Amino acid sequence: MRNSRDEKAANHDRIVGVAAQQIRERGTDQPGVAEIMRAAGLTHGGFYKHFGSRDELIDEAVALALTENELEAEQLLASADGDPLAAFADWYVSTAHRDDPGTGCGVAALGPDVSRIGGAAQEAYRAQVDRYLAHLQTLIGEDDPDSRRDALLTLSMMVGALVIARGLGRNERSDELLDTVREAIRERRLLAG
Amino acid sequence: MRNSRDEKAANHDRIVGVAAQQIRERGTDQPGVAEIMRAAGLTHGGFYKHFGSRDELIDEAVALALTENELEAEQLLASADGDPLAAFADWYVSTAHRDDPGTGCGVAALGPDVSRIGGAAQEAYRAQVDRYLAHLQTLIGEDDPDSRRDALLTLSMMVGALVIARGLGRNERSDELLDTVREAIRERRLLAG
DNA sequence: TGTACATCAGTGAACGCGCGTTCACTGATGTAC
DNA sequence: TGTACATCAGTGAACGCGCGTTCACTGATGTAC
Repeated sequence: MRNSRDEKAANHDRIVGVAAQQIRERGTDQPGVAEIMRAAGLTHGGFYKHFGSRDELIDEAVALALTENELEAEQLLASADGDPLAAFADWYVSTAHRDDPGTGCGVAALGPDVSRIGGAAQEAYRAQVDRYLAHLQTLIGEDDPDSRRDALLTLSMMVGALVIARGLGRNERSDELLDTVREAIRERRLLAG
Repeated sequence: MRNSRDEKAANHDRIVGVAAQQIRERGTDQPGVAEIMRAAGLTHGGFYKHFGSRDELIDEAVALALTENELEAEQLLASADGDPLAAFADWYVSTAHRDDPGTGCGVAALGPDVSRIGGAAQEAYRAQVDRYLAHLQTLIGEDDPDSRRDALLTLSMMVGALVIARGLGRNERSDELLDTVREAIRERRLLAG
């Protein structure tokens, strides 16, 4: 029952993909090896043909969870017609994003987990924060001397809004918070000048 | 070896206190019953004289983790000499707070965990967010018609900064983020008018 | 106030389940000639 | 290109450890008279 190298690589990616979703939804501690393998359409025995340990998978899954949305985000920002900062805020600070952490931003979903895990996971986290900051700085305008500061403020506010909104759950208060923050970013309320 | 009612109550509080610290440091999944009891100076067998299950302890611990700093926060805000909003930002958006989640704000530390647990824990989370917002609104000035909006923005930014800074770990980037956000709040950069 | 008895907080051994991990095995894939 | 053999991805049973939970027991505390 050996699979080809291509099939193995595809299975590997599917396992990591499933894990990246699960850890954002349920934290890095909860999803079990057998459960992840089952969700990837495999049995648990083959797991160690792909990873040296569960921790190794988690490292890969964290890295994927953090970078997975980059393509999407870049397309969003590149479509220069209209207001890309507003489009970015609309995507990030939304009830849809709040209600689907599994496919959403890893910076918001995995902050506490990453701070405990450290190592490669934390390196991936730093890289993604830098990427977000670079995007935001571009959107704000790199000629603006305060663009880095404003990018830091904007990212903090977006991430905080998502974290709090998820803690609050689905209700009016939570929606109000997201609406308020999204509008503030769209209106460029916290930008200098 | 029976203990008096007072001793039992004191032990109960100590168990919940230890758990409240541990869950903020290591998440709600990690700390085990035996470990918590040991840290509270007891053996694991007596646990079920205090709680019906581990989940029941976690509910109590989440509630305590969220409210534990209220007294401190109120004192901070009541000392009206100087600038209480700046004092609040200095406490919240600091490397000390980043580096000691165990005694810090539960809204930042437990957002993802609470969103999964739901129930009483989520109710406690909502209550604490409301308390923070009330404090911030007072500090910003309740006469200001936009005080609620500005309180929502400020809270989001503070929580986001703490979450991201913890994800980044202890380093210059992380310090820079905290410094920038703290200054912005002190300068009332994101307040209307 | 003192005494006899019931209560029950805490102990530490034990249980059983689920988890990460290992292993012998299968059979398709890759390779050497 | 075809054949013979080695490789190894995936399977499913099994292992063993740690965890939440239970339980018989102890002896100080609380209560009834």
